[in-house]
Amino acid sequence: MQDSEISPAERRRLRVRGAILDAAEKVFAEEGETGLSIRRIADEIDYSPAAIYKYFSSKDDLVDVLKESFFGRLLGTVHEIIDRREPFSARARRCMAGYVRIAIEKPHHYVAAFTGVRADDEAPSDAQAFDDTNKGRAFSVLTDMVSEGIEGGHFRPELDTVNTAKSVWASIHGLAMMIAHLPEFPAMASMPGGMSQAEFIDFHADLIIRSLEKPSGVAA
Amino acid sequence: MQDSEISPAERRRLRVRGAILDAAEKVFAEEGETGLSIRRIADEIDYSPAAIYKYFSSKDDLVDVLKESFFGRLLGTVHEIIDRREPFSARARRCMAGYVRIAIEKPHHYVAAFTGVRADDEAPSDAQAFDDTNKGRAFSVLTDMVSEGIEGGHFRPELDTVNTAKSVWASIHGLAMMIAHLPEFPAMASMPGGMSQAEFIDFHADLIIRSLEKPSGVAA
DNA sequence: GGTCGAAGTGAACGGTGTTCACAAAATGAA
DNA sequence: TTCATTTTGTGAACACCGTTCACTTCGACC
Repeated sequence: MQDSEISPAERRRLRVRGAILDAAEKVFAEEGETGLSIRRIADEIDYSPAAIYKYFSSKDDLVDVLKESFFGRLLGTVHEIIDRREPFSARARRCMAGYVRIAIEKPHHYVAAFTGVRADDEAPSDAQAFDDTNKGRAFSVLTDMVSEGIEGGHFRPELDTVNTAKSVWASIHGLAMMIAHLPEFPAMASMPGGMSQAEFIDFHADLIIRSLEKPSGVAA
Repeated sequence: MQDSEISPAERRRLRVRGAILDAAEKVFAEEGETGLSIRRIADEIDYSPAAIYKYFSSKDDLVDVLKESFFGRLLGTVHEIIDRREPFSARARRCMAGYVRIAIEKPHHYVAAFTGVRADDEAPSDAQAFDDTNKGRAFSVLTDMVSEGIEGGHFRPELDTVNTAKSVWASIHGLAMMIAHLPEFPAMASMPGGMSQAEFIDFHADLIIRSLEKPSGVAA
């Protein structure tokens, strides 16, 4: 890993590429994928629109990089949480709640990261390729957590790890999506208990965990 | 409600409007919102693009009608299920699983119905306006189900109805979204148990219900 | 100094949603 | 019926979009 390998030209190229991504990131965070245009990025960094294509093969390509790096940051934060020295259940709850919190901090990113409707023609997608994705890595964090819960005696032993992890992910993902792009969702419970958004996220995480726990609170 | 109120002119207008919607529906189901264009619709029904604007104020307006009617059909099916004479738990499971099944039958519709990222400027949205939506009605079906479960002694009595319903909806919604637009999701569990998609949906619904049930299976 | 590839550009192509002045047709009143 | 008014439909245009391509400019290397 000696950086003397990097020539000035390459450094310059990386800098311009970075500038493009920074500009794109800024617009994307504020206005989402529809508000982001090649011409807008070009304006922002004083280049011509065509120049962008020397660095990215298409707008989709560029946006993919944005999504992937966002999910990388999300993954990093979840990792931080889950690596703490804490009782299992506290970590599990914090991990789920943290995922939602970060997801809704940049709703455009999160929604976009999931919003390409499955094209029917494309194959069920290579499992190996998925594992190399930040999304795939996020999922494996989840499976690890579930299997730890099962082996640690917190969760019901008859649960299948992978399917359970999928279900948990779906539930968490659902909450993130709801908050991120259903305007009415946060306000829907204003009348009775007056639960804050943060409290509700914890409530949701608790319900998920409870669905996995043994009927009685006996841990090994 | 006498239809003699409707003049021939109005009938004609409704027919053209219907033709526009039908054409739009067809394209939308196959190619989603990106594949749908005003010019494409106009071609399909042999009108000029500008003519569409005599019937809909914008493309968004038109698409909103499409989404709303899709959600109406989804709501209808859920109603059918939940109105059956069956034990509560069976209805609850079938209701959730049915929701997911219909949602993923038309992935483009379902995703689009939820995919406008919340604009920060718009108010937390009028609760009354939401209740008049098919989405709002779907949610009230859910709250009814939850409160029936609580009052019937199937669910834990300390649960708050509205917040619980929100959590349940989020979990179901999450699964529908995952299947609808994460290509890798269905294949992710191929290795071990070999669970089919239908089985997995039931599995997910069961987990949700379990999170609400009393620790021991005692029903009043 | 000359060469060669990379970086950057302006103009264009085909596409989009939308508007607007205008023509045609249907409607209602005299 | 005739005339005026409203509704329905149109073609051309505007401003935007992603993308391509011939072209110039520039930096590095022999």
